[in-house]
Amino acid sequence: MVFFRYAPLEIICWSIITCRKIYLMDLRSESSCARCPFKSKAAAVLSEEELYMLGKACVEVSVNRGDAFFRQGTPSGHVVYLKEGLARIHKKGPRNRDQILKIACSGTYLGIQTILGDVVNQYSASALTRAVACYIRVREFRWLIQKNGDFANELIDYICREELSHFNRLVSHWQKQLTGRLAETLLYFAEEIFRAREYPMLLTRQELASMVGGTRESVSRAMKEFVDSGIIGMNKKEIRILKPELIKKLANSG
DNA sequence: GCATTAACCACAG
DNA sequence: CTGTGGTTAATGC
Repeated sequence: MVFFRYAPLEIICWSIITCRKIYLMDLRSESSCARCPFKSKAAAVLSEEELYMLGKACVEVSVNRGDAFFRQGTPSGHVVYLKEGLARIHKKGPRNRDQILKIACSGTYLGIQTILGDVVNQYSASALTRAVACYIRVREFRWLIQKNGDFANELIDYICREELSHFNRLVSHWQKQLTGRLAETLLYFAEEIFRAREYPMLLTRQELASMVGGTRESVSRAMKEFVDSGIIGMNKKEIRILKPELIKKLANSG
């Protein structure tokens, strides 16, 4: 929007309204990825023609909080692009207990791991907020990867960063105790997801526990300790980081 | 031994 | 769904 910096207010308003109109039109007609304002970093390097093709291979849906994008154990024929909203990635373990593996932000792909390997989803993804998602057929998605090196490069970039952060999570899960893992997770929400000191806790205690790898009781107690020592503030579902330095120390030392 | 950590259970808002 | 209290098993000093 740099070129609007010196434009008169009318033009700015007009532009915003027009953009929104185009956007709404796109929602009704077939998905037009070319004009999508929420394009992924990878899709940004596609040509007009390729974007057209992507649009043809893609269906946009909006879902409510709690709805599943796809479920573990069911066949996967799509890659899901999370256009708006937040999602949780979770997987059932041997004891049939659901573990949250990570929170996915808007602008990321869900389920790219299954495009080359298994045709059955190895994990589930569901919406944490109201969300908009594009379901892209795997066949076309793969074709784009084969055809456009820049696109493939962006995706690999993304996958690598993800894997590194998984490594980090894994190690801290092994080496830190509950308090440290919880501190880390609360910080993760503040820094990575919401980029704010205050944010709504979208997970139930049960879910939060399944994310840090503990029981809801232990998480409850630890949260209470944080509040009592003034590290965080909590009213209802709102979390506020009061002492960032202290909680970072806890998160790092475990 | 004793302290700490965290799971499990039960019960009540 | 959440918080609390009691109990218990494992681990560390």
